[in-house]
Amino acid sequence: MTDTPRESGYRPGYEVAAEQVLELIVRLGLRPGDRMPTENELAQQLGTSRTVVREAVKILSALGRVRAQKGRGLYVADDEGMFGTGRWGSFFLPTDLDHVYMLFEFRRAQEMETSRLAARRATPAELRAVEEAAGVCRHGFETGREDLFNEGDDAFHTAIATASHNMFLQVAVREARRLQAQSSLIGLRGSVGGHAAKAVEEHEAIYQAIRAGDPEAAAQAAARHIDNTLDDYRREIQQRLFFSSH
Amino acid sequence: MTDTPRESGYRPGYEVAAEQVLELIVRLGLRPGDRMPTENELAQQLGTSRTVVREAVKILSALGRVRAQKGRGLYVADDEGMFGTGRWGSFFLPTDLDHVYMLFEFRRAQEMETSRLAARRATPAELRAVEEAAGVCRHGFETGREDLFNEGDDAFHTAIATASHNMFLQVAVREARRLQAQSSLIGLRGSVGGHAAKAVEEHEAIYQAIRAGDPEAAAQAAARHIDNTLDDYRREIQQRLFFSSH
DNA sequence: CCGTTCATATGTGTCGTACTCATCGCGGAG
DNA sequence: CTCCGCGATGAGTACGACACATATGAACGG
Repeated sequence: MTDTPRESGYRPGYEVAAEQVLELIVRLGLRPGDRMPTENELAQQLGTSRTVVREAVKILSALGRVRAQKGRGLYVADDEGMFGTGRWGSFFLPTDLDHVYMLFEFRRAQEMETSRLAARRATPAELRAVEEAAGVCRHGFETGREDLFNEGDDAFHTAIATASHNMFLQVAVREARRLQAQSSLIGLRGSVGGHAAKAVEEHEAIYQAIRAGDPEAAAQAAARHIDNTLDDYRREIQQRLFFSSH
Repeated sequence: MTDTPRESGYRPGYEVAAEQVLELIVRLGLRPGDRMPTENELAQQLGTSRTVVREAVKILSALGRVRAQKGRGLYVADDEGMFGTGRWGSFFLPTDLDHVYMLFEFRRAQEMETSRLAARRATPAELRAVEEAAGVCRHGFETGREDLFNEGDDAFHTAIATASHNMFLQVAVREARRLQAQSSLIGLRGSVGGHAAKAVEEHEAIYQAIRAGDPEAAAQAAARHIDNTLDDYRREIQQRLFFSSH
Protein backbone atom coordinates (compact mmCIF):
# COMPACT_ATOMS: atom_id res chain seq x y z
CA MET A 1 0.00 0.00 0.00
CA THR A 2 2.24 2.76 1.23
CA ASP A 3 5.44 1.31 -0.05
CA THR A 4 5.63 -2.24 -1.22
CA PRO A 5 8.80 -2.52 -3.25
CA ARG A 6 8.60 -6.29 -3.08
CA GLU A 7 6.96 -8.88 -5.23
CA SER A 8 7.34 -7.74 -8.74
CA GLY A 9 7.05 -11.20 -10.13
CA TYR A 10 10.56 -10.96 -11.44
CA ARG A 11 13.30 -13.38 -10.50
CA PRO A 12 16.91 -12.86 -11.46
CA GLY A 13 18.56 -15.63 -13.43
CA TYR A 14 21.39 -16.15 -10.98
CA GLU A 15 18.83 -16.95 -8.36
CA VAL A 16 17.17 -19.74 -10.28
CA ALA A 17 20.59 -20.86 -11.42
CA ALA A 18 21.63 -21.24 -7.79
CA GLU A 19 18.65 -23.49 -7.17
CA GLN A 20 19.32 -25.47 -10.29
CA VAL A 21 22.91 -26.03 -9.28
CA LEU A 22 21.75 -27.37 -5.94
CA GLU A 23 19.28 -29.66 -7.66
CA LEU A 24 22.01 -30.79 -9.97
CA ILE A 25 24.21 -31.68 -7.03
CA VAL A 26 21.45 -33.84 -5.64
CA ARG A 27 20.63 -35.37 -9.00
CA LEU A 28 24.25 -36.28 -9.61
CA GLY A 29 24.41 -37.76 -6.17
CA LEU A 30 27.42 -35.69 -5.24
CA ARG A 31 28.66 -36.04 -1.71
CA PRO A 32 30.32 -33.35 0.38
CA GLY A 33 33.88 -32.88 -0.80
CA ASP A 34 33.14 -34.18 -4.27
CA ARG A 35 34.16 -32.25 -7.29
CA MET A 36 31.48 -30.43 -9.25
CA PRO A 37 31.19 -29.63 -12.94
CA THR A 38 33.22 -26.64 -14.03
CA GLU A 39 31.70 -23.22 -14.46
CA ASN A 40 31.67 -23.60 -18.21
CA GLU A 41 29.99 -26.99 -18.02
CA LEU A 42 27.39 -25.62 -15.64
CA ALA A 43 26.74 -22.69 -17.93
CA GLN A 44 26.23 -25.04 -20.82
CA GLN A 45 24.02 -27.47 -18.92
CA LEU A 46 21.87 -24.72 -17.47
CA GLY A 47 21.69 -22.95 -20.79
CA THR A 48 23.03 -19.69 -19.47
CA SER A 49 26.21 -17.67 -19.41
CA ARG A 50 29.23 -18.23 -17.28
CA THR A 51 28.60 -14.86 -15.64
CA VAL A 52 25.28 -15.99 -14.24
CA VAL A 53 26.73 -19.30 -13.12
CA ARG A 54 29.52 -17.53 -11.33
CA GLU A 55 27.12 -15.27 -9.44
CA ALA A 56 25.02 -18.25 -8.52
CA VAL A 57 28.11 -20.05 -7.26
CA LYS A 58 29.06 -17.03 -5.18
CA ILE A 59 25.68 -17.20 -3.50
CA LEU A 60 26.02 -20.89 -2.80
CA SER A 61 29.51 -20.40 -1.54
CA ALA A 62 28.33 -17.65 0.78
CA LEU A 63 25.70 -20.07 2.03
CA GLY A 64 28.36 -22.65 2.69
CA ARG A 65 27.08 -25.14 0.18
CA VAL A 66 29.82 -24.87 -2.41
CA ARG A 67 33.52 -24.20 -2.23
CA ALA A 68 35.52 -22.69 -5.07
CA GLN A 69 39.27 -23.03 -5.43
CA LYS A 70 41.20 -21.09 -7.95
CA GLY A 71 43.02 -23.30 -10.39
CA ARG A 72 41.25 -26.43 -9.18
CA GLY A 73 37.52 -26.25 -9.52
CA LEU A 74 34.26 -26.22 -7.62
CA TYR A 75 33.57 -28.61 -4.79
CA VAL A 76 30.55 -29.52 -2.74
CA ALA A 77 31.19 -28.03 0.67
CA ASP A 78 32.14 -30.57 3.27
CA ASP A 79 30.93 -28.32 6.01
CA GLU A 80 27.35 -28.48 7.20
CA GLY A 81 25.83 -25.34 5.83
CA MET A 82 22.53 -25.73 7.54
CA PHE A 83 22.29 -22.10 8.36
CA GLY A 84 24.00 -21.25 5.18
CA THR A 85 26.67 -19.81 7.30
CA GLY A 86 29.96 -21.14 6.13
CA ARG A 87 32.95 -19.07 6.93
CA TRP A 88 31.03 -16.11 5.69
CA GLY A 89 28.39 -15.62 8.28
CA SER A 90 30.92 -13.53 10.08
CA PHE A 91 30.09 -10.25 8.54
CA PHE A 92 27.70 -8.91 11.04
CA LEU A 93 29.52 -6.24 12.89
CA PRO A 94 27.99 -5.53 16.24
CA THR A 95 27.50 -1.81 16.11
CA ASP A 96 25.70 -1.46 19.33
CA LEU A 97 26.52 -2.54 22.82
CA ASP A 98 23.09 -4.07 22.83
CA HIS A 99 24.22 -6.44 20.12
CA VAL A 100 27.03 -7.66 22.29
CA TYR A 101 24.67 -8.25 25.18
CA MET A 102 22.27 -10.09 22.91
CA LEU A 103 25.13 -12.25 21.80
CA PHE A 104 25.81 -13.20 25.39
CA GLU A 105 22.21 -14.17 25.85
CA PHE A 106 22.30 -16.16 22.70
CA ARG A 107 25.42 -17.95 23.82
CA ARG A 108 23.78 -18.67 27.15
CA ALA A 109 21.10 -20.67 25.41
CA GLN A 110 23.57 -22.64 23.33
CA GLU A 111 26.12 -23.30 26.05
CA MET A 112 23.52 -24.52 28.50
CA GLU A 113 22.14 -27.07 26.08
CA THR A 114 25.49 -28.24 24.74
CA SER A 115 26.78 -28.74 28.25
CA ARG A 116 23.62 -30.52 29.21
CA LEU A 117 23.83 -32.89 26.28
CA ALA A 118 27.56 -33.33 26.63
CA ALA A 119 27.00 -34.58 30.15
CA ARG A 120 24.85 -37.34 28.71
CA ARG A 121 26.78 -38.19 25.58
CA ALA A 122 30.43 -37.31 25.83
CA THR A 123 32.71 -40.17 24.92
CA PRO A 124 35.91 -40.68 26.88
CA ALA A 125 37.90 -39.13 24.06
CA GLU A 126 35.65 -36.11 23.92
CA LEU A 127 35.82 -35.77 27.67
CA ARG A 128 39.57 -35.78 27.46
CA ALA A 129 39.44 -33.06 24.79
CA VAL A 130 37.35 -30.90 27.10
CA GLU A 131 39.73 -31.46 29.98
CA GLU A 132 42.73 -30.70 27.85
CA ALA A 133 41.22 -27.49 26.53
CA ALA A 134 40.42 -26.42 30.07
CA GLY A 135 44.03 -27.16 30.94
CA VAL A 136 45.33 -25.00 28.12
CA CYS A 137 43.06 -22.21 29.24
CA ARG A 138 44.21 -22.45 32.85
CA HIS A 139 47.83 -22.57 31.81
CA GLY A 140 47.33 -19.51 29.67
CA PHE A 141 45.88 -17.70 32.64
CA GLU A 142 48.58 -18.75 35.06
CA THR A 143 51.35 -17.70 32.73
CA GLY A 144 49.57 -14.53 31.75
CA ARG A 145 49.49 -15.44 28.09
CA GLU A 146 46.27 -14.02 26.75
CA ASP A 147 46.53 -15.80 23.40
CA LEU A 148 46.78 -19.17 25.08
CA PHE A 149 43.89 -18.32 27.35
CA ASN A 150 41.66 -17.39 24.46
CA GLU A 151 42.72 -20.39 22.44
CA GLY A 152 41.95 -22.69 25.32
CA ASP A 153 38.66 -20.98 26.02
CA ASP A 154 37.61 -21.39 22.44
CA ALA A 155 38.71 -25.01 22.33
CA PHE A 156 36.87 -25.67 25.57
CA HIS A 157 33.51 -24.51 24.36
CA THR A 158 34.03 -26.05 20.97
CA ALA A 159 34.91 -29.37 22.52
CA ILE A 160 31.73 -29.30 24.58
CA ALA A 161 29.72 -28.46 21.49
CA THR A 162 31.27 -31.44 19.75
CA ALA A 163 30.49 -33.67 22.68
CA SER A 164 26.85 -32.62 22.47
CA HIS A 165 26.61 -34.58 19.23
CA ASN A 166 24.25 -31.99 17.82
CA MET A 167 25.31 -30.29 14.63
CA PHE A 168 22.86 -27.43 14.96
CA LEU A 169 24.09 -26.48 18.37
CA GLN A 170 27.65 -26.83 17.15
CA VAL A 171 27.04 -24.38 14.36
CA ALA A 172 25.26 -21.99 16.67
CA VAL A 173 28.09 -22.05 19.17
CA ARG A 174 30.66 -21.52 16.51
CA GLU A 175 28.77 -18.65 14.94
CA ALA A 176 28.13 -16.97 18.24
CA ARG A 177 31.79 -17.11 19.16
CA ARG A 178 32.88 -15.80 15.82
CA LEU A 179 30.47 -12.91 15.97
CA GLN A 180 31.59 -12.13 19.46
CA ALA A 181 35.22 -12.23 18.44
CA GLN A 182 34.44 -9.70 15.78
CA SER A 183 33.01 -7.32 18.29
CA SER A 184 36.63 -6.74 19.18
CA LEU A 185 36.77 -4.72 15.99
CA ILE A 186 34.98 -1.92 17.73
CA GLY A 187 37.38 -1.95 20.60
CA LEU A 188 35.54 -4.24 22.95
CA ARG A 189 37.15 -7.43 24.06
CA GLY A 190 36.92 -9.62 27.07
CA SER A 191 40.54 -9.52 28.06
CA VAL A 192 42.34 -11.71 30.55
CA GLY A 193 41.46 -9.21 33.20
CA GLY A 194 39.91 -10.11 36.51
CA HIS A 195 37.37 -12.43 35.01
CA ALA A 196 39.95 -14.95 33.85
CA ALA A 197 40.50 -16.45 37.27
CA LYS A 198 36.80 -16.96 37.73
CA ALA A 199 36.49 -18.31 34.21
CA VAL A 200 39.06 -21.00 34.89
CA GLU A 201 37.18 -22.11 37.97
CA GLU A 202 33.87 -22.09 36.13
CA HIS A 203 35.35 -24.16 33.34
CA GLU A 204 36.42 -26.66 35.92
CA ALA A 205 32.93 -26.78 37.36
CA ILE A 206 31.41 -27.36 33.95
CA TYR A 207 33.92 -30.04 33.17
CA GLN A 208 33.32 -31.85 36.43
CA ALA A 209 29.58 -31.83 35.91
CA ILE A 210 29.95 -33.23 32.42
CA ARG A 211 32.39 -35.82 33.64
CA ALA A 212 29.99 -36.80 36.40
CA GLY A 213 27.26 -37.20 33.81
CA ASP A 214 24.99 -34.70 35.52
CA PRO A 215 23.11 -32.83 32.79
CA GLU A 216 21.34 -30.27 34.93
CA ALA A 217 24.42 -29.43 36.95
CA ALA A 218 26.35 -28.97 33.73
CA ALA A 219 23.68 -26.68 32.32
CA GLN A 220 23.58 -24.61 35.48
CA ALA A 221 27.34 -24.36 35.61
CA ALA A 222 27.38 -23.19 32.01
CA ALA A 223 24.70 -20.62 32.73
CA ARG A 224 26.64 -19.28 35.67
CA HIS A 225 29.74 -19.07 33.52
CA ILE A 226 28.03 -16.95 30.91
CA ASP A 227 26.27 -14.80 33.45
CA ASN A 228 29.49 -14.07 35.30
CA THR A 229 31.34 -13.36 32.10
CA LEU A 230 28.66 -10.94 31.09
CA ASP A 231 28.77 -9.23 34.45
CA ASP A 232 32.52 -8.77 34.20
CA TYR A 233 32.12 -7.52 30.70
CA ARG A 234 29.57 -4.96 31.75
CA ARG A 235 31.82 -3.79 34.51
CA GLU A 236 34.77 -3.48 32.19
CA ILE A 237 32.77 -1.46 29.70
CA GLN A 238 31.71 1.04 32.30
CA GLN A 239 35.28 1.52 33.41
CA ARG A 240 36.43 2.29 29.92
CA LEU A 241 33.95 5.05 29.43
CA PHE A 242 35.09 5.25 25.87
CA PHE A 243 34.22 7.69 23.20
CA SER A 244 32.68 6.15 20.15
CA SER A 245 34.31 7.40 16.99
CA HIS A 246 31.91 6.49 14.30
CA MET B 1 43.15 -26.99 13.47
CA THR B 2 40.04 -28.84 12.42
CA ASP B 3 39.00 -26.63 9.58
CA THR B 4 41.62 -24.68 7.73
CA PRO B 5 40.69 -25.26 4.13
CA ARG B 6 42.16 -21.93 3.09
CA GLU B 7 45.78 -22.92 3.01
CA SER B 8 47.24 -20.78 0.32
CA GLY B 9 47.42 -17.26 1.54
CA TYR B 10 45.39 -16.37 -1.48
CA ARG B 11 42.20 -14.38 -1.17
CA PRO B 12 39.89 -13.72 -4.06
CA GLY B 13 39.13 -10.11 -4.78
CA TYR B 14 35.39 -10.47 -4.47
CA GLU B 15 35.92 -11.67 -0.95
CA VAL B 16 37.82 -8.61 0.20
CA ALA B 17 35.44 -6.49 -1.83
CA ALA B 18 32.54 -7.91 0.15
CA GLU B 19 34.22 -6.92 3.38
CA GLN B 20 35.02 -3.49 2.06
CA VAL B 21 31.45 -2.93 1.02
CA LEU B 22 30.29 -3.77 4.52
CA GLU B 23 32.85 -1.44 6.01
CA LEU B 24 31.70 1.21 3.61
CA ILE B 25 28.13 0.78 4.76
CA VAL B 26 29.21 1.32 8.32
CA ARG B 27 31.47 4.22 7.43
CA LEU B 28 28.71 5.95 5.52
CA GLY B 29 26.40 5.38 8.42
CA LEU B 30 23.80 3.74 6.23
CA ARG B 31 20.79 2.39 7.99
CA PRO B 32 18.74 -0.67 7.00
CA GLY B 33 16.61 0.20 4.02
CA ASP B 34 18.89 2.99 2.86
CA ARG B 35 20.08 3.16 -0.66
CA MET B 36 23.66 2.21 -1.38
CA PRO B 37 26.11 3.46 -3.98
CA THR B 38 25.61 1.93 -7.41
CA GLU B 39 27.69 -0.96 -8.65
CA ASN B 40 29.72 1.34 -10.83
CA GLU B 41 30.37 3.75 -7.99
CA LEU B 42 31.41 0.90 -5.74
CA ALA B 43 33.73 -0.44 -8.40
CA GLN B 44 35.33 2.93 -8.73
CA GLN B 45 35.64 3.58 -5.01
CA LEU B 46 37.08 0.14 -4.34
CA GLY B 47 39.38 0.38 -7.30
CA THR B 48 38.14 -2.76 -8.95
CA SER B 49 35.85 -3.86 -11.74
CA ARG B 50 32.11 -4.03 -11.74
CA THR B 51 32.40 -7.80 -12.16
CA VAL B 52 34.08 -8.19 -8.80
CA VAL B 53 31.67 -5.81 -7.13
CA ARG B 54 28.72 -7.73 -8.46
CA GLU B 55 30.02 -11.03 -7.13
CA ALA B 56 30.69 -9.40 -3.78
CA VAL B 57 27.18 -8.04 -3.74
CA LYS B 58 25.78 -11.47 -4.53
CA ILE B 59 27.56 -12.84 -1.50
CA LEU B 60 26.26 -10.10 0.72
CA SER B 61 22.78 -10.56 -0.63
CA ALA B 62 22.95 -14.28 0.06
CA LEU B 63 23.98 -13.38 3.57
CA GLY B 64 21.01 -11.11 3.86
CA ARG B 65 22.99 -7.95 4.31
CA VAL B 66 22.22 -6.33 0.98
CA ARG B 67 19.25 -6.34 -1.31
CA ALA B 68 19.45 -5.69 -5.05
CA GLN B 69 16.52 -4.55 -7.13
CA LYS B 70 16.67 -4.47 -10.85
CA GLY B 71 16.17 -1.02 -12.24
CA ARG B 72 16.40 0.61 -8.85
CA GLY B 73 19.65 -0.04 -7.10
CA LEU B 74 21.25 -1.64 -4.09
CA TYR B 75 19.82 -1.31 -0.62
CA VAL B 76 20.99 -2.16 2.83
CA ALA B 77 18.92 -5.14 3.94
CA ASP B 78 16.19 -4.43 6.40
CA ASP B 79 17.68 -6.35 9.29
CA GLU B 80 18.37 -9.68 10.86
CA GLY B 81 20.70 -10.96 8.21
CA MET B 82 23.12 -11.87 10.88
CA PHE B 83 23.14 -15.49 10.08
CA GLY B 84 22.81 -14.80 6.45
CA THR B 85 19.71 -16.81 6.42
CA GLY B 86 17.23 -15.08 4.22
CA ARG B 87 14.84 -17.24 2.34
CA TRP B 88 17.94 -19.03 1.18
CA GLY B 89 19.03 -20.82 4.27
CA SER B 90 16.27 -23.28 3.74
CA PHE B 91 18.14 -25.75 1.67
CA PHE B 92 19.14 -28.19 4.30
CA LEU B 93 16.80 -31.12 4.19
CA PRO B 94 16.82 -33.29 7.26
CA THR B 95 17.53 -36.70 5.84
CA ASP B 96 17.87 -38.61 9.02
CA LEU B 97 15.62 -39.07 11.98
CA ASP B 98 18.61 -38.01 14.02
CA HIS B 99 18.44 -34.64 12.38
CA VAL B 100 14.89 -34.20 13.53
CA TYR B 101 15.83 -35.12 17.07
CA MET B 102 18.75 -32.72 16.96
CA LEU B 103 16.39 -30.05 15.80
CA PHE B 104 14.24 -30.61 18.86
CA GLU B 105 17.25 -30.28 21.08
CA PHE B 106 18.25 -27.14 19.29
CA ARG B 107 14.80 -25.70 19.71
CA ARG B 108 14.88 -26.58 23.37
CA ALA B 109 17.84 -24.29 23.87
CA GLN B 110 16.24 -21.42 21.98
CA GLU B 111 12.76 -21.72 23.44
CA MET B 112 14.02 -21.88 26.99
CA GLU B 113 16.02 -18.70 26.64
CA THR B 114 13.42 -16.78 24.68
CA SER B 115 10.77 -17.66 27.23
CA ARG B 116 13.09 -16.74 30.03
CA LEU B 117 13.86 -13.35 28.53
CA ALA B 118 10.28 -12.75 27.48
CA ALA B 119 9.25 -13.13 31.10
CA ARG B 120 11.54 -10.24 31.94
CA ARG B 121 10.97 -8.01 28.96
CA ALA B 122 7.62 -8.57 27.32
CA THR B 123 5.66 -5.37 26.82
CA PRO B 124 1.89 -5.44 27.36
CA ALA B 125 1.35 -5.50 23.60
CA GLU B 126 3.74 -8.39 23.15
CA LEU B 127 2.13 -10.23 25.99
CA ARG B 128 -1.20 -9.81 24.31
CA ALA B 129 0.23 -11.16 21.07
CA VAL B 130 1.40 -14.27 22.89
CA GLU B 131 -1.97 -14.74 24.52
CA GLU B 132 -3.77 -14.27 21.26
CA ALA B 133 -1.57 -16.78 19.46
CA ALA B 134 -2.17 -19.29 22.22
CA GLY B 135 -5.88 -18.67 21.79
CA VAL B 136 -5.72 -19.34 18.07
CA CYS B 137 -3.84 -22.52 18.74
CA ARG B 138 -6.35 -23.69 21.31
CA HIS B 139 -9.24 -22.83 19.07
CA GLY B 140 -7.64 -24.77 16.25
CA PHE B 141 -7.36 -27.78 18.51
CA GLU B 142 -10.88 -27.59 19.83
CA THR B 143 -12.35 -27.33 16.37
CA GLY B 144 -10.02 -29.95 14.98
CA ARG B 145 -8.58 -27.64 12.40
CA GLU B 146 -4.98 -28.64 12.02
CA ASP B 147 -4.03 -25.63 9.94
CA LEU B 148 -5.26 -23.24 12.59
CA PHE B 149 -3.47 -25.20 15.27
CA ASN B 150 -0.20 -25.04 13.41
CA GLU B 151 -0.63 -21.40 12.58
CA GLY B 152 -1.29 -20.57 16.20
CA ASP B 153 1.57 -22.69 17.38
CA ASP B 154 3.94 -20.93 15.04
CA ALA B 155 2.64 -17.51 16.02
CA PHE B 156 2.94 -18.43 19.68
CA HIS B 157 6.60 -19.28 19.57
CA THR B 158 7.36 -16.42 17.23
CA ALA B 159 5.63 -13.97 19.53
CA ILE B 160 7.69 -15.19 22.46
CA ALA B 161 10.83 -14.83 20.41
CA THR B 162 9.85 -11.28 19.59
CA ALA B 163 9.17 -10.55 23.22
CA SER B 164 12.66 -11.74 24.09
CA HIS B 165 14.02 -8.66 22.35
CA ASN B 166 16.99 -10.61 21.12
CA MET B 167 17.46 -10.71 17.38
CA PHE B 168 19.84 -13.65 17.45
CA LEU B 169 17.43 -15.84 19.32
CA GLN B 170 14.63 -14.69 17.04
CA VAL B 171 16.55 -15.79 13.99
CA ALA B 172 17.48 -19.08 15.61
CA VAL B 173 13.87 -19.81 16.52
CA ARG B 174 12.66 -18.98 13.07
CA GLU B 175 15.30 -21.07 11.39
CA ALA B 176 14.69 -24.02 13.64
CA ARG B 177 10.99 -23.95 12.93
CA ARG B 178 11.52 -23.66 9.22
CA LEU B 179 13.92 -26.56 9.16
CA GLN B 180 11.53 -28.60 11.21
CA ALA B 181 8.65 -27.76 8.92
CA GLN B 182 10.75 -28.99 6.05
CA SER B 183 11.23 -32.32 7.71
CA SER B 184 7.63 -32.90 6.81
CA LEU B 185 8.96 -33.38 3.33
CA ILE B 186 10.15 -36.79 4.32
CA GLY B 187 6.78 -37.74 5.70
CA LEU B 188 7.23 -36.83 9.30
CA ARG B 189 5.03 -34.25 10.88
CA GLY B 190 3.82 -33.53 14.34
CA SER B 191 0.14 -33.74 13.60
CA VAL B 192 -2.72 -32.67 15.78
CA GLY B 193 -2.75 -36.12 17.28
CA GLY B 194 -2.76 -36.78 20.97
CA HIS B 195 -0.06 -34.30 21.74
CA ALA B 196 -2.17 -31.30 20.76
CA ALA B 197 -4.20 -31.31 23.96
CA LYS B 198 -1.09 -31.37 26.04
CA ALA B 199 0.50 -28.72 23.84
CA VAL B 200 -2.38 -26.34 24.48
CA GLU B 201 -2.00 -26.77 28.22
CA GLU B 202 1.75 -26.32 28.02
CA HIS B 203 1.32 -23.16 26.01
CA GLU B 204 -0.93 -21.87 28.73
CA ALA B 205 1.67 -22.67 31.36
CA ILE B 206 4.38 -20.86 29.44
CA TYR B 207 2.15 -17.87 28.90
CA GLN B 208 1.22 -17.65 32.54
CA ALA B 209 4.84 -17.80 33.62
CA ILE B 210 5.77 -15.04 31.20
CA ARG B 211 2.81 -12.98 32.30
CA ALA B 212 3.80 -13.46 35.90
CA GLY B 213 7.29 -12.26 35.07
CA ASP B 214 8.91 -15.43 36.34
CA PRO B 215 11.90 -16.16 34.10
CA GLU B 216 12.89 -19.53 35.49
CA ALA B 217 9.36 -20.86 35.55
CA ALA B 218 8.94 -19.77 31.96
CA ALA B 219 12.13 -21.48 30.92
CA GLN B 220 11.16 -24.68 32.70
CA ALA B 221 7.71 -24.64 31.18
CA ALA B 222 9.22 -24.19 27.74
CA ALA B 223 11.62 -27.05 28.34
CA ARG B 224 8.79 -29.32 29.41
CA HIS B 225 6.85 -28.34 26.33
CA ILE B 226 9.66 -29.31 24.00
CA ASP B 227 10.45 -32.48 25.91
CA ASN B 228 6.84 -33.61 25.82
CA THR B 229 6.49 -32.77 22.16
CA LEU B 230 9.60 -34.77 21.41
CA ASP B 231 8.32 -37.71 23.41
CA ASP B 232 5.04 -37.71 21.52
CA TYR B 233 6.90 -37.40 18.30
CA ARG B 234 9.08 -40.37 19.12
CA ARG B 235 6.04 -42.42 20.02
CA GLU B 236 4.28 -41.50 16.83
CA ILE B 237 7.29 -42.46 14.77
CA GLN B 238 7.48 -45.88 16.32
CA GLN B 239 3.83 -46.49 15.63
CA ARG B 240 4.25 -45.71 12.01
CA LEU B 241 6.99 -48.27 11.65
CA PHE B 242 7.72 -46.96 8.22
CA PHE B 243 10.21 -48.34 5.78
CA SER B 244 13.00 -45.99 4.95
CA SER B 245 13.93 -46.08 1.33
CA HIS B 246 17.67 -45.83 1.43
C1' DC C 1 -6.79 21.47 -13.75
C1' DC C 2 -5.85 16.79 -13.59
C1' DG C 3 -4.73 12.31 -15.09
C1' DT C 4 -2.68 9.52 -18.76
C1' DT C 5 0.94 8.46 -21.82
C1' DC C 6 5.31 8.48 -23.55
C1' DA C 7 10.32 9.60 -23.77
C1' DT C 8 14.35 9.51 -21.28
C1' DA C 9 17.63 8.54 -17.65
C1' DT C 10 19.34 5.53 -14.26
C1' DG C 11 20.89 1.13 -12.80
C1' DT C 12 20.73 -3.88 -12.29
C1' DG C 13 20.80 -8.19 -15.17
C1' DT C 14 22.93 -10.84 -18.93
C1' DC C 15 26.17 -12.00 -22.44
C1' DG C 16 30.70 -12.67 -24.75
C1' DT C 17 35.56 -12.29 -24.96
C1' DA C 18 40.08 -11.91 -23.58
C1' DC C 19 43.28 -12.36 -20.32
C1' DT C 20 45.78 -13.55 -15.34
C1' DC C 21 47.21 -16.71 -12.34
C1' DA C 22 46.99 -20.82 -9.13
C1' DT C 23 47.11 -25.71 -9.44
C1' DC C 24 47.80 -30.33 -11.37
C1' DG C 25 49.95 -33.88 -14.17
C1' DC C 26 53.24 -35.45 -17.15
C1' DG C 27 57.61 -36.14 -19.14
C1' DG C 28 62.44 -35.38 -19.47
C1' DA C 29 66.96 -34.18 -17.26
C1' DG C 30 70.04 -35.19 -13.67
C1' DC D 1 64.24 -42.24 -8.18
C1' DT D 2 63.93 -37.36 -7.70
C1' DC D 3 63.41 -32.91 -9.23
C1' DC D 4 62.38 -29.43 -12.59
C1' DG D 5 59.73 -27.39 -16.05
C1' DC D 6 56.23 -27.22 -19.30
C1' DG D 7 51.64 -27.31 -20.86
C1' DA D 8 46.72 -28.02 -19.71
C1' DT D 9 42.91 -26.94 -16.89
C1' DG D 10 39.88 -23.93 -14.61
C1' DA D 11 38.76 -20.19 -11.43
C1' DG D 12 39.50 -14.96 -11.02
C1' DT D 13 39.44 -10.33 -13.24
C1' DA D 14 38.47 -6.91 -16.57
C1' DC D 15 36.03 -4.50 -20.22
C1' DG D 16 32.36 -3.45 -23.36
C1' DA D 17 27.77 -3.90 -25.01
C1' DC D 18 23.05 -4.54 -24.65
C1' DA D 19 18.46 -6.14 -22.42
C1' DC D 20 15.15 -4.99 -19.21
C1' DA D 21 12.96 -3.01 -14.94
C1' DT D 22 12.12 1.26 -12.75
C1' DA D 23 11.67 6.26 -11.83
C1' DT D 24 11.03 10.90 -13.38
C1' DG D 25 9.09 14.43 -15.71
C1' DA D 26 7.33 16.51 -19.83
C1' DA D 27 3.89 16.46 -23.37
C1' DC D 28 -0.71 15.61 -24.38
C1' DG D 29 -5.77 15.14 -24.21
C1' DG D 30 -9.84 15.27 -21.42
